[in-house]
Amino acid sequence: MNSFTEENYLKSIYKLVSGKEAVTTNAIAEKMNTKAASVTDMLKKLSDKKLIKYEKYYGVKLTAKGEKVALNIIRKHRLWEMFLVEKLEFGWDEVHDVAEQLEHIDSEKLVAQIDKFLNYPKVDPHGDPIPDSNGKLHIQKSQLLSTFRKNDNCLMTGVVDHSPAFLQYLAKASLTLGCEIKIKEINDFDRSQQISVNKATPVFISNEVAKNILVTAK
Amino acid sequence: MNSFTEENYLKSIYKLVSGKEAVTTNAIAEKMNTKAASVTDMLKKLSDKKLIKYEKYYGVKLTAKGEKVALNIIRKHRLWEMFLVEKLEFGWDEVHDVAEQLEHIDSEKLVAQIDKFLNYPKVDPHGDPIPDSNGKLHIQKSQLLSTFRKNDNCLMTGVVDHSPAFLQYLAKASLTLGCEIKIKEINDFDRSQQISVNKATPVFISNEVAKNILVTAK
DNA sequence: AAATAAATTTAGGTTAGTCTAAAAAATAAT
DNA sequence: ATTATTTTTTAGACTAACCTAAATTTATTT
Repeated sequence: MNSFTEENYLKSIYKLVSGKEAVTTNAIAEKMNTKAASVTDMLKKLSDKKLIKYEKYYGVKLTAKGEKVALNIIRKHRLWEMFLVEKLEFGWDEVHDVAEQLEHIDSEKLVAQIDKFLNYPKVDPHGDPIPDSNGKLHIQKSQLLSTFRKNDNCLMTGVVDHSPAFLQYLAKASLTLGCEIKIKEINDFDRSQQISVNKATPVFISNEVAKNILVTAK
Repeated sequence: MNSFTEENYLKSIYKLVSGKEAVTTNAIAEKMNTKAASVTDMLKKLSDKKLIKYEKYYGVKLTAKGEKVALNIIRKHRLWEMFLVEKLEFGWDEVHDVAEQLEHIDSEKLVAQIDKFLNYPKVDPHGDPIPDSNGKLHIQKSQLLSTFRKNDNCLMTGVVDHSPAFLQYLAKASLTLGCEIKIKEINDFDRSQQISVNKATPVFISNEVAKNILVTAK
């Protein structure tokens, strides 16, 4: 078994590596709010356990074994988030910290039953895909709202920024998962948009916001 | 905040102290599968935090503060057990180990919502009372089935032994919480009983079993 | 290509929780 | 009331995860 700490390192490495060839010690240290020296210690340990491939002074990536562990933690995290929102009346801005704790609960049956109880959801409350029990991840291809043009119609599929502040802002503007967005106007100067959400009267959003909303064409 | 370990010590002390004036170091060590020396160390720490009253070479009891923490852990443990049985199709013999983990999740809202989701249950799947959010415990008075007599009618309210083996045995005999038990016969020699469960054809149970079933007269 | 800067690792320490073995206190037995 | 036994505590060490400061390696300038 791996400790909570080990699990958290693997999860961070998984998230940081995405796309890239390897992750640096400093990047991990920053993500985990810890010091580079501590990271080096842990990397040695994870390497001994064959969970990562670690080359001194170069960087780190997950082994197949390590990736499996990471994806299982992410699976649990996202299932728990879904449970909190769907069954316990949590807002999508309130679930992260609790899910950070729940993701480490060790019980195959518990995860399987939560999954069943939620009717096998494919995405979490933020639109992030939930890995299946084999660690397979079905990524829905979506784009930033900021890349769309005037008069385009689209459906909201996710968010980039997951901060409570941003999520609360979106919720207040009815910008929730699955909502229909029509771009009414784009301001050439600052790329701010005037959009209609679910056919309601248009509202303004900054380009900063548009760059943090994921959508798919409709 | 208290660590998982501290919480577990407080819970153990709470359970061991029940009735008695104080708990011994050895009793705690045995309950927690650890060594007396480790217990002494922890007792000092808990005492510094004013969670227990500790007198060297004599014993330990909880302060009001410590008891509150212990009861909150027990509350969470029992609510989670109830959740697992009521919502996730767990058997009453399968919930303990998972609840041991879940009881340490730190989120007031989570506990409140689980409580609400379960419709504010008063007892857990084994008939043990669930402390309310103020740490009040409403104990239902019940007696051992072994103390009842021939032709007595009663309702099952709980169990003494919580081991999976015993719980599985009971479930197989339809001896579940709330079932109706009528004592048809008692063997003078070994105090074994012939009982009818929910008016079905009578079955035999040993005195050992009868001493581990809690009931209330009907 | 040498010098400087940045990133990374090593060395040595800290804390929480555990342990074994020895010392001290309390209890039981003669 | 001594002696023996048991219980408990102290002393000293260990591991996991962290830290700071120093050393080393890699990257960047000049």
